[in-house]
Amino acid sequence: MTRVTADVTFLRGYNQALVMAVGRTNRTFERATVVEATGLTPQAVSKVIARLTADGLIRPAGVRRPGIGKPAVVYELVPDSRYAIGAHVARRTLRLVLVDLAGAVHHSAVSPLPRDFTPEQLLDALSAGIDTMAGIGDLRSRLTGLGIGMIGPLDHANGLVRDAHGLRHWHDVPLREIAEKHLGLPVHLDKDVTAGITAEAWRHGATFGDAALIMVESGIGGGFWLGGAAHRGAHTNAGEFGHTVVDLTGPRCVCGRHGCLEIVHHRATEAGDTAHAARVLAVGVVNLLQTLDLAHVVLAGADLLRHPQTYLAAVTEAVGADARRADWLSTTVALSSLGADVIAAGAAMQVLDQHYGIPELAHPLIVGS
Amino acid sequence: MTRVTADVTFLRGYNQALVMAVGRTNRTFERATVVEATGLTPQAVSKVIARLTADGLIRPAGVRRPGIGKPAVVYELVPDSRYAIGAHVARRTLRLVLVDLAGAVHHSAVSPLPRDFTPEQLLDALSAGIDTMAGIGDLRSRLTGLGIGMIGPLDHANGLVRDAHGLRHWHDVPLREIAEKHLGLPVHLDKDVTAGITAEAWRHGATFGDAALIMVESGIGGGFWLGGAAHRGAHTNAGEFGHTVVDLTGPRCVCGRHGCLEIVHHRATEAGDTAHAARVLAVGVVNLLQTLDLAHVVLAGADLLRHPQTYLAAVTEAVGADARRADWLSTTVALSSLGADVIAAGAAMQVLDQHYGIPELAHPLIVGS
DNA sequence: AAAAATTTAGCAACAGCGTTGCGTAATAGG
DNA sequence: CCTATTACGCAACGCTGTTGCTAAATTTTT
Repeated sequence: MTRVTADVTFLRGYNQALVMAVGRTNRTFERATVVEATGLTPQAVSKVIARLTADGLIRPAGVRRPGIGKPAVVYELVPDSRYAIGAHVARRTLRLVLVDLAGAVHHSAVSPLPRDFTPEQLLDALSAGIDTMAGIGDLRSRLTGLGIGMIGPLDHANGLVRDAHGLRHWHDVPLREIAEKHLGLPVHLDKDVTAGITAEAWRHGATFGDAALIMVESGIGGGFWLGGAAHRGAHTNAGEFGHTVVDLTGPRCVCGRHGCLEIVHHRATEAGDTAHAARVLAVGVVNLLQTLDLAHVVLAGADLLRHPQTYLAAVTEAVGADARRADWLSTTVALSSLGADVIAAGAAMQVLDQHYGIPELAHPLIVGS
Repeated sequence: MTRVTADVTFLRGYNQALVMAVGRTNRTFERATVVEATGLTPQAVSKVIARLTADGLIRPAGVRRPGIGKPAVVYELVPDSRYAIGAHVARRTLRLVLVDLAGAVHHSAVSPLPRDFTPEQLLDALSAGIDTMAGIGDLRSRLTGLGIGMIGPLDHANGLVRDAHGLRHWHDVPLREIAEKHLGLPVHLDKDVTAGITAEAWRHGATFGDAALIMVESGIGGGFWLGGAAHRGAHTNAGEFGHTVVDLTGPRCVCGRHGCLEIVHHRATEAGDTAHAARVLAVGVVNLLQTLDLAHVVLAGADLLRHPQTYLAAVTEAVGADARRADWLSTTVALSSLGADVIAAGAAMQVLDQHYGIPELAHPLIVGS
């Protein structure tokens, strides 16, 4: 994952990850493709390709005849060489997906969770679900780990659920630790929306710019992808986008403030005016664009996906009206291509990303004098 | 600055920058300090220190007797070994500051700019101001470059002023290029608020977490420091925080939307109700915290600094009221320690950061298939 | 059919990084 | 004066990507 010291083994991992990124983004590739994309010398790429091939992560897939000269060897990622399981833990349901190294979702399953479920009950449900999925093609040995996307607040760095909203038995539960022990798998814990935006970013490859995932589903949340990485904030609490005030004189929200986006949106929905609700959400989205200048907005969440076109139209219109001021201010608006799987799939991809993604150098905490 | 290929020379620059970060954050340091902070071996640190000493960036500063054993050599940064000049270009004024390698502001000077000044007029003013400052101690040879913090919109990557707000002669001006030619110095161009938050981050060192600089000065803007780097957004247009809607039924703003933070705040100020204006700003700040989960909020800008305590109190109170929900949600609120110099000083520090800061590995743009 | 041109692939030697092993210098305490 | 302790750095090493060059595979030309 993150490391501080920069030694030659970092170079190895970094450049290896670059090649994997090429493989994930392109169906096939060859040595020259990687050379152009990375700026490495052909010889260096050869060495990396040899290592990856030996590990079974990529494989030759024919040759390309360039017209004249020796044909180039074409490579491809081996999607089924590694898998990860992603879990989306919601208040009443557990969704599990199986994702391969290429980011494709192979299986998806939803099971109910007991009302006010305990950590133990969740672990049992996870355990059963994983056994079923991992048994499908005997891919236990190729399983990289389990990613959990969950409602917060939680502490991503320490794998701790601080206080899951609306669940009584979840105060300071060291979920990552106990899940790793219980399941015998590496576990990665993150906020649902953060996992979701990771899914979008991973599928789009390294060209994916700053982006937000807007989730409307028992509350309104936002997941952010900024500067090539997920943005979690200082306490893993970024994304409480639904609790930003858009109407100073609006109704009081559960959070105590007045006129939060969430309560205003909720009132419109209750009144049956989906179009108005969508326009309210769109105002919030444009607020985000003004603040963060995003390249992509992705819409998701069960409540939103009940009226996908209404929301898509309202947000697209609002974004367009605002960007009209300048032609260079382009922002794409789209519905999540993964639908309801987006959180679980993203959680799985976070696990794969830890192993095969581009490593970050964590700046050390410089000691004060 | 940013580079793609990760070869051994990257390691050299990276670890060297880590040592510089230690030197900038601590008044003095020794080999063991760096070892602890970076995880490098003592031998590796010795090599880096030898290089930096040869370059004159650090120097020995006595010894520390550990009681028993050979005394440790104490080092310190040589602040006057390198300088950078920072410029804050506003609508009517040009502020120039001289900043040394340690981040200290040595000289600060404000000069008026002609109404609706042209690029040529700005260049002349810059040229004159730089000559004066660089002549002070004959530090031309130690001058790293010029940083310009300016109102947007602009294109940071290409050093282009797209359309400076309220200035007629500034459409698609390649300011970085023409300034480099005219001044014979490396030039770095960035949005004012982004430069400002860089100043705060640089002075606080690597432990500075996610943060925002709130500027109230002929408009309301926000500069963001996220994940250890300045956040500029997809089109260098992040920070238009004043144009986020906080009152759906509010007055129409110049931007075309209704109830923007800026217009609501402006109305309160016009009415002479500074306390109310401060509370409106505070609502916007809490909106940012909900969205981004920041560790620090820094307040600045001429209009705000006319009533510093009023704003500081209002924002602190609002942030505290919101964070009351959870003890782990801590956010510091402070006035900028650099006062009116914050933008210019930050622009200068961006130049120093390009040379002596921790380098980022720019992920290559993976070619589509 | 043979030779030339072209493109790809990889072996071998190399430079530069941090690491490891170990010897040396400088101090305090016995 | 000797020893324990701490700091420092030379030398050899392993690993990275790079450079120089040879070999292989194919099309085009003779």
